[in-house]
Amino acid sequence: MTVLPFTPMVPEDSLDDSPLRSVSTAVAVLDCFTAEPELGATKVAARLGIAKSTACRMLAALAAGGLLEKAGSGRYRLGLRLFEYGQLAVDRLLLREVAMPFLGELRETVRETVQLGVAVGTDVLYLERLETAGAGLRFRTDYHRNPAHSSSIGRVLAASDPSLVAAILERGLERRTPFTVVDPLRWRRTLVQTREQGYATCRDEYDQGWSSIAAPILTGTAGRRRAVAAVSVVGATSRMLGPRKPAVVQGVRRAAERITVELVRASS
Amino acid sequence: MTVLPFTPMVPEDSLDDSPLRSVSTAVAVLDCFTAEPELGATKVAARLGIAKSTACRMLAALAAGGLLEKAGSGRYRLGLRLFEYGQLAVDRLLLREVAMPFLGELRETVRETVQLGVAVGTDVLYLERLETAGAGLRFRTDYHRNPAHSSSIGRVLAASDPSLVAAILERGLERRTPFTVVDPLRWRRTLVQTREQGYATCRDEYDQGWSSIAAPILTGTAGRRRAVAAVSVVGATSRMLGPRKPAVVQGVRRAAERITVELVRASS
DNA sequence: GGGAGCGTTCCGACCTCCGGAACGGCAGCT
DNA sequence: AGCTGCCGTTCCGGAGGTCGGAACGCTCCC
Repeated sequence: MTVLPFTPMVPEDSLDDSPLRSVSTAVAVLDCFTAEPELGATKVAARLGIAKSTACRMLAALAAGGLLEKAGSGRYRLGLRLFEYGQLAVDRLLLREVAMPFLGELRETVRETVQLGVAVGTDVLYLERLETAGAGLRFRTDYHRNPAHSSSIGRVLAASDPSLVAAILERGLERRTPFTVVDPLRWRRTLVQTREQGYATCRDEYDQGWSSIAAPILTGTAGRRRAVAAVSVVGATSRMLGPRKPAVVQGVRRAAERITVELVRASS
Repeated sequence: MTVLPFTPMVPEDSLDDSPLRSVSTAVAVLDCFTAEPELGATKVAARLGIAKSTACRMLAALAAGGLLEKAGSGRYRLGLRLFEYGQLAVDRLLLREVAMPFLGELRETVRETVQLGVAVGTDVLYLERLETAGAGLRFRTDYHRNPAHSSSIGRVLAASDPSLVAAILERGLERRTPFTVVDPLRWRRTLVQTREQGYATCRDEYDQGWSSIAAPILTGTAGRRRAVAAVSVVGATSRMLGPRKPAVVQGVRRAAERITVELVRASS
């Protein structure tokens, strides 16, 4: 987030609380590469407050394992093996497996880009995105993680998770467009509305001209149901919230409900 | 690959050659999860030949960093943070960035699933896959890594890389269908043909009924050009190698050539 | 009910790893 | 060109982390 050049502060979940200090530092080193695509030993050392020599060894060891790759002149970059591991991680997710057919069907129905997202910290992580062939293409949707407050999926997830609400408010509602809801009170009201109507909308709040509609995938059979994930449809605001809105809402809700049902059935 | 239950052998690139022993073991622990989706401390210890207590600490440390996640009852599983890192890794690849528009265009043209792949060891790793809305969907194409010898992309990559050919042959041409080319001599001949015609085909060799056509993305301006990646179109054999074959071949080659050109332009 | 298997914790001895300083290479500047 | 600053890498000794064995709970299955 805050990409202050040489913050010697450690990313809060760092290098002395757990056993296996060197492994913890190695993970912290990896984490440095979320902020910047390429880093050398000196910058990593400065950012983590460790010796330059230590950073150098860490980088070399991680590169030996394929988690990092050496990009000419001693700089390093995230390695492709991480992509492999990451794909394996989501492929093995029951959620993704059962959701996929319904996502495909939903895309056919609404002919817009369809997403599946979960909460990670105060962000939404998109596990899957099926693009429409026609408009938009992938050029615009090159993100895999969004602030939860300006996302319809984030709103759906927060609507059933008070601790997520607290975390989001503590982090602050960052403005991205003139339409982003940044007032905590107004934002809370969107959650109430989400709970009442069973779906969430997000109009021009992340990218002007683009809006989305999301519905929750629930878990927990009893009275205490919680959203573990959400399905959303995203597209140009005119197409999403104009005359076609009822159809999109119905499609998204139907898909989310069917995924919910299938998920309980499959995990029994 | 070989999923022999308790092979105490180490995955060849392991835990004593490099400095930072504990980091190396941590990476080796991660690697255990490519073969099996869930593992406990005992199995990891047996597989790597380390003490159970060590394995336990490694697992805990990796889980603290989010690289692993605890799946009830002490078993662990690859964590979602790996997915994030992996997405970042490919997002930052210049190759993927410049290829994407052309892949989308190609999918529109041929209306089949389009792939972008690179070589990783003796396998092909698929960096991107754009599915067609209609047929096939994603149900079948849930792999992200294939043996190179039974893949059109692998054939294209091997055609310009003698060391890759050697590695593939040393590993052996595993049979997957009755049509898989497993005879080294015949396989080499497919490479010759690939070089001559500028594209590769793969008929029913990986999955019966499915075939693909691939063309190389080249690098190196001078006489020594090498394929760094390849574009392929995959679909039902009847659609790929029937009357539409010339159109598909032309589309794939055109896309690959344009990506090649754009890649040199962008990396200048 | 008992036993086997598992994950986890504890402890001491060993050894690896950390940090500082020095080295070599590279680029940019004068 | 020569110089200088910067960076990645290597070397070394001391100190602290880390490893392996054994013991502890726990669950599941006989």
